[in-house]
Amino acid sequence: MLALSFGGDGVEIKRSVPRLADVARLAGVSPITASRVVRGEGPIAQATRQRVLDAVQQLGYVPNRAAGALASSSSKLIGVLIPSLTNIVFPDVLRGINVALAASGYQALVGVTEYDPRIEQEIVASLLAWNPEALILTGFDHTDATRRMLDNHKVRIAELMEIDETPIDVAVGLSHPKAGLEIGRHLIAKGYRKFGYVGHDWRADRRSRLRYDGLRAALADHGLGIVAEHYSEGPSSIQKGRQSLASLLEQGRELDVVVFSNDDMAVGGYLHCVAAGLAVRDDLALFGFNGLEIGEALPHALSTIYSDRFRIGKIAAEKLLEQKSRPAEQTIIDIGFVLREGQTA
Amino acid sequence: MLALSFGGDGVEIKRSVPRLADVARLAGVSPITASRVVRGEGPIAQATRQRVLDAVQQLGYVPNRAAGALASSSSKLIGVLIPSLTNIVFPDVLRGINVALAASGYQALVGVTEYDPRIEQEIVASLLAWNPEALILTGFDHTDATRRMLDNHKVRIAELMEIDETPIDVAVGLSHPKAGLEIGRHLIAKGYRKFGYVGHDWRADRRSRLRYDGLRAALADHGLGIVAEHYSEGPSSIQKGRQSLASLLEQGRELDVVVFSNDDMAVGGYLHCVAAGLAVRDDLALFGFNGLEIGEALPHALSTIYSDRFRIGKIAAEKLLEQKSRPAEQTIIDIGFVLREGQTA
DNA sequence: CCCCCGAATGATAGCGCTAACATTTTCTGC
DNA sequence: GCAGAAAATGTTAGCGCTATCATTCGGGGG
Repeated sequence: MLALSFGGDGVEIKRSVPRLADVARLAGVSPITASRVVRGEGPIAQATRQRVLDAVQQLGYVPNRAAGALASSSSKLIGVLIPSLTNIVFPDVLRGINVALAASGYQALVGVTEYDPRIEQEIVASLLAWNPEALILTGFDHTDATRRMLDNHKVRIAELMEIDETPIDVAVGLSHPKAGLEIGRHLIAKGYRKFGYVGHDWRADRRSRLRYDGLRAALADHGLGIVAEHYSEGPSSIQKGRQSLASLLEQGRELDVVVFSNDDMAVGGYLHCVAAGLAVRDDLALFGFNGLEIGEALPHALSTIYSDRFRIGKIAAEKLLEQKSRPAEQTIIDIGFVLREGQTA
Repeated sequence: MLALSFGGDGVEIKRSVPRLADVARLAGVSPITASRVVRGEGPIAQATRQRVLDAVQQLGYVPNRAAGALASSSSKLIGVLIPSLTNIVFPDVLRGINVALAASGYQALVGVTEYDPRIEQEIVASLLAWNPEALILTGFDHTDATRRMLDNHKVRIAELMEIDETPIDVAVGLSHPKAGLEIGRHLIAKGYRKFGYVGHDWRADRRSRLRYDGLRAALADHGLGIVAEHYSEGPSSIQKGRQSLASLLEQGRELDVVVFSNDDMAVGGYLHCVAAGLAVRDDLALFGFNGLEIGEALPHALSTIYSDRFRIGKIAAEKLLEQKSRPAEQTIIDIGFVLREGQTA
C-alpha cells in the first residue's frame, strides 16, 4: 500500500493506487505533461521526460485506461467474435489476430458465439460498449439488429473465413464453394466416381455447407452425384467422423471415395478404415478439409485442402489497423487455399 | 446517423451516438433513473422501467462502459493470460472460463504470453490498466515486477494448471509431480522396466518438467531409472513426437516403454510405431499426458492421464466471481486427474 | 535590443456515467 | 386520516484522464 500525502494540512491520506496527478506532482510537472510522456506524445524535453518516467517507476504507476478511453474516446481495443473454441481452426485465427495486435499495443476482447447469430448480437452490443476501434466477426450471418448496431457505430469491421458475399467493410478468407468445386474436380480427375459424404451439423457450420454445394456442382458437371451421405449432430470431432463413416458404410452403397466436412471428421474416418481393415485409397479413398497437422502425421497423409487460418487472422487485424475510419469501399481479401494431395485420395 | 436536438435555440446538433442523457430525456426521467434501469438496479416502477427501455430501444442506445467503469471503478472485465494458443489445452481452459463468465455478463480480456514471464509482465500491466476485477494467470512463474503489480492492485488472482506451490490467491489445477509419480507406478506395476522418455522444450513447459521429476521419483523407488531420453526444440506437436521417437529408438538402447511429455507427442510416437511396423505395447508401450480426443480415437486407445482443462477454467472463473476482494487465505483447488489405461501401455 | 517563431509546458473544461446522499411519493396499519 | 416506513426518483459531485487552446521560454535575425 502506497502512502501519498495530499494538501498542506498535514493529514496523510492513504491511496492504494497512484494516479497520473501523483506522478506529475512527484516529477514536478503538470498532469498533462506527465500524460504526454506516458503516451509518448508531443515535444517533451529530455530531462522532463526522464523525471516523469522515474516518477512512474517509483510509484508503480499504471494508467487507468477507462479514464483514458473516456477522455479520448479511443480505446486501443479490438473486439473479436469467434463461433467456437472447440474447433481448432478458431484458436488459429485468434493466434493470427493476436500476433498482429500485440505488435501495435492493441488488446483483443474475445467473445464466443457458439455459431448463434443471436448470441453474436448480444456480444456485439457488449463489445461496442467498450468503444473498440474495430470488430472482427466470423462469416456473414448476422441478425438485422447486429447490422444496425454496426451501422450506427461506424467502427471498422472484418468478416472472416468467407468471401462469397459482400462484406460490411473487409472480408478475409477463402471461397468455400470454390474449395468444394476443387475437391470434386480433383477426385473426378483421379478417377473416382462413387462419392460418399460425411458431414456434421450444418446449422452450426454454414461454410461446410458451401463446400458441399461446390462439390455437388463439380459432380453434376460430370453427370455424377453423391451416392450416400451421413450427418452427425453437433460439432465435428474425430470420434464422430469415425462413427459416421461406419454408419455410412453400413448403408451398403458401393463407394470409392468419401468426402468429409473437415479434417477432424476425415481423421476419424481414416481411423475407422484402419480398425476395419480397409485399405485406404485402394478400398476407399478419403478427403478432408482444413489441412490440420494430425492429417499430415497419419501413416497415410490425409488428402485435404489447406487453409491458412493464422494468416486470415493476422491479415484481417493488420488491415483494420491500417485505417481507423471505415472506408466507403468494401475490400475482399482472398487468401486462397491449397489442395494437398496426400495418400488417401 | 441519429439527429438529436439540444437546447431550445432551434439549432440541431447531430450526434452519431446517443448517450444515457438522451435516453433519459426521451423517457422523461433523470439520467440516474435511466442508468438504474439499464443496469437493472434499485427499485424502479414498472411503468418507468418500460418507458426507459422503450427509449433505449428507439435510440439504439449502447452504454459507454469506459465511462461506467470510470465512475463506478468496476469493469466487469476479467484479464486472462494463457501461455499459448498452439497447445489445444489452453483453448479448452479458455472455453471453461468463457462459459463461467458469459453466464454472469463478464468479459474476458485475453493475452498470450508465449511462456515468457517478461511478456506476461507486460500483459499484466496493460490488463491492469483496464481495472479488471480479476486476473487469471497460468502457473506460478512470474517476475518480481509482476508480483509487485499484483500486490498493489489487490484484484483477485487465479493461477491455473498447477497446485504445488503457494498461490497468490487461488490456484486451480492438479499436481504434476503426483501425475508423473502415478505414471511411473502404473507402468512399473504393469511390469515395464526399461523406460524411455520423449519430451519437448522444458524452458517453455515447466509442468512437463514436474511430471518428469515425478516419474523419475517413482522409478527411483524401485531402483530404476530412465534409460534413454530425447528432447525436441519448441512447442510439442504430433510431428515432433513422431520424429523424436524415431531418434530415441536410433540410440539403440533396449526399451519396453516410452513416456511422452504429452499426448501430442505420444500420438506422434504411436504413428511412428505404426509406420515402422512396431507392435504397440508388445514391442513398445507408450504413455502420454492430457487425455486428448485424438488419443482415444486411435486404433489402440492411448494410455494417458486425463486432466479436465475445461473444468479448471470454469472453476477458476466461478471461484473468482464468488467474492470481489482478495481474501486473506489462499485457496488451492485440486481438480485431480484420471489415469486412463488404454491399449498402449 | 526587440520581435518573432517554434519548442516546451500549462490551465481549463469536459468525456459519459454512477456513488452517495437527498427528496418526494406511495403505501401500511391503526 | 395520519405517523412512519418503504418505494421511487432526483441532485450533486466527481471518477482519472486528455483535447483544446493558451502561455512561457529561449534564441536567432534584423
